[in-house]
Amino acid sequence: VRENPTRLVDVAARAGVSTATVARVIHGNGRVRPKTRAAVQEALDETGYRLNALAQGLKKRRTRTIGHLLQNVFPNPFNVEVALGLEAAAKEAGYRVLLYNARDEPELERQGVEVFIEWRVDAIVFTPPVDVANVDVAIASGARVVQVERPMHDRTSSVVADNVVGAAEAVDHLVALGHRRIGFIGAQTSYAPGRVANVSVELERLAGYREALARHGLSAREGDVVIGAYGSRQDPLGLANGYEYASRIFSGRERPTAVLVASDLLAASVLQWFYEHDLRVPADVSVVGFDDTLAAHLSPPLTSVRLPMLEFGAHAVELAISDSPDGPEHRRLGTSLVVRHSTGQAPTSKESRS
Amino acid sequence: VRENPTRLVDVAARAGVSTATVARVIHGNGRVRPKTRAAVQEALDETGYRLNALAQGLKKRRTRTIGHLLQNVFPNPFNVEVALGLEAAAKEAGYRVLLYNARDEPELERQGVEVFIEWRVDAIVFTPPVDVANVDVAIASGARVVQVERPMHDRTSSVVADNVVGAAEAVDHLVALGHRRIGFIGAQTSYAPGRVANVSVELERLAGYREALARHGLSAREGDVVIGAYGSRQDPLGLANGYEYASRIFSGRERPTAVLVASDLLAASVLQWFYEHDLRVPADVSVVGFDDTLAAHLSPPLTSVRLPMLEFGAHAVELAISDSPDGPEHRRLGTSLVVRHSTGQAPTSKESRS
DNA sequence: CTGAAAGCGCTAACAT
DNA sequence: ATGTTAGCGCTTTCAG
Repeated sequence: VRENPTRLVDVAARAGVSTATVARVIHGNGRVRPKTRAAVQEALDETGYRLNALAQGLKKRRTRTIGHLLQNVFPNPFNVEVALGLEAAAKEAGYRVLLYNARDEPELERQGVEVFIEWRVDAIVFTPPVDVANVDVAIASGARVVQVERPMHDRTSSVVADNVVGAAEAVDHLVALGHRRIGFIGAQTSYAPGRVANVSVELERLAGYREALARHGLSAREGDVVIGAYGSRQDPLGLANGYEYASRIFSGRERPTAVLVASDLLAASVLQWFYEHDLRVPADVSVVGFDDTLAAHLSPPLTSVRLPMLEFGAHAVELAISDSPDGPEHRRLGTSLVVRHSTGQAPTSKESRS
Repeated sequence: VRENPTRLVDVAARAGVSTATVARVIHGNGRVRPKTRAAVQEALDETGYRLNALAQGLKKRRTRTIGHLLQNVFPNPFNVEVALGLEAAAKEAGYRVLLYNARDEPELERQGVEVFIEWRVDAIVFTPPVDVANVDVAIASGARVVQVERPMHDRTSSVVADNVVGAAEAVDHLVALGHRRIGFIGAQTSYAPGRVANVSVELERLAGYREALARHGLSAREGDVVIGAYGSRQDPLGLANGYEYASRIFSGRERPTAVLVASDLLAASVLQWFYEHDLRVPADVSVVGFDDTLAAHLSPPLTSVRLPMLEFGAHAVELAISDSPDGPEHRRLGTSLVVRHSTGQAPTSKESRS
């Protein structure tokens, strides 16, 4: 049983003024005589008064809180970073963040939205949405809604990355290093059939890859592209699969000299296959990842297409709290290629093979 | 401007009953005639009524909310997983989680505590605390307080890992594989001098390492142990340093055949040094990490001392919401060695060197 | 410049 | 079995 915290009336009594005056001092609005102000301030300090945000929210009908619904939070560091960026930006703007991890389950996502509504959050951010119906519920509640990374419809503001350009730049980089035969490894999520967005992030990356190859007068060979299916409950992101996908593309004598992998997570397991089969990176094969999450920690440090994850969060907050008079706003953020040690000149022959 | 959501009185009016009856239906307490219940339920459905948690919390003086203050959330996945475990367990128990990332800054941590108090959270969890003064503020607020991973005093409940035993088991594993000369690489955080806990997690791991060596009749050579300092703002966890530490220990001809590294993050950069200098793992040198965060993604997949991170969160929730009549409770969780491919038989001679 | 007071939406004790 | 009602602590309009 906790003792009752000090209330406004307690402070008022102590300072010999009314609650209205104390409120004016706390919020720095309205005119208060310096003398009175000082007295109130003293009472405030002595009592260690803390505003009751519940009462305030009830009265003002605004909570300065953002509900952040996120998916797949582990093991993919991507969404985690978005969450951090969002939290930082929200803090900056004087907002709090209520987090709810929906783990890609539409049902959990619905519960999350309901909790947020009950707490009367000012805005709800989906990173990303799983079931479009839940987005509609959020909208209907009157909260501002933002969809991040993979919007399911355009009735709310959204912020996405330019995956096509990002992938294309990675290919440009490899081509500039002399690579002519470049593979692609990606995987698609498919959790809730029929409810998932029809355009996946990975397919956009594949499109950028093809586009860039074409631009350079190259094209992907049939067998050099693997789009696997992300996986089981155990291994929801199918990260172990990169190992197998690599073996499909790189087992033969004739093989690409480079590969673009649609996420660092997948790239990590691709590197494991190379390590085990004694293919040196980048001497024998160059590798580019995507997301720049694990990249810096891998051996060798991975060249990766960086997504501005913290900025995702910052933009989401902006969109969530600005009272834009005009409709929803859609923002597309650029990526940047971070060159590390996993990419190098294409081998001129096979002499580098041990 | 959002329209007013339906209130209890609206539902009551629609169903032709009082608010008390509606409340009874919602909460399933008190007796209500089936017929009345049905009418109320219908009104509830038609209006899409949502409880106002602010009003409820104001009245009940409980919010069923846990404030979770965490540090260092990136790039160390450890705390993130604790946060996930905590969130999951809280959800299970019908609690929400308010997150605040204090980034190891005492000042931010203080702000976080204040926000939590304003929101009248029922409990505050520190993962881990940075400034003991903030823990005291939290306690003074009347909230239940739990310290995770590195408690700064024992006036609150806490949950920690058995780092000593964990490190010792790792050494046992290496010794069983024939290793006799085993190095240790660790690093200490030191952000807020004078305020930080005096016993760091890494030092406990070092102690376990020494203890186990001694038990096997071995001892650490002077030059085989490196305790670096975690770093700069840029690189707060000093992860890049593992690369340099490895070079210190492994550059000479005479070197250990195995190394225990006090975190996966650090181990990742140790592996980078080995990769670059063509030392094969585990043929030339065995490596054991700690935390089991990045371990599965590295090349080769790293043997690592797993901390039960999700359970940390679950225990924190238990301690946070149980109304224990007796004082604070301190829980120490066991670790488990996850053997992957970075550890193997000690090389019998140097023939494996390329 | 300051105070009085209505009410935000819900709960729970008490009355019927 | 159901209704009435007094607050929970704050904000804010309106009076003075």
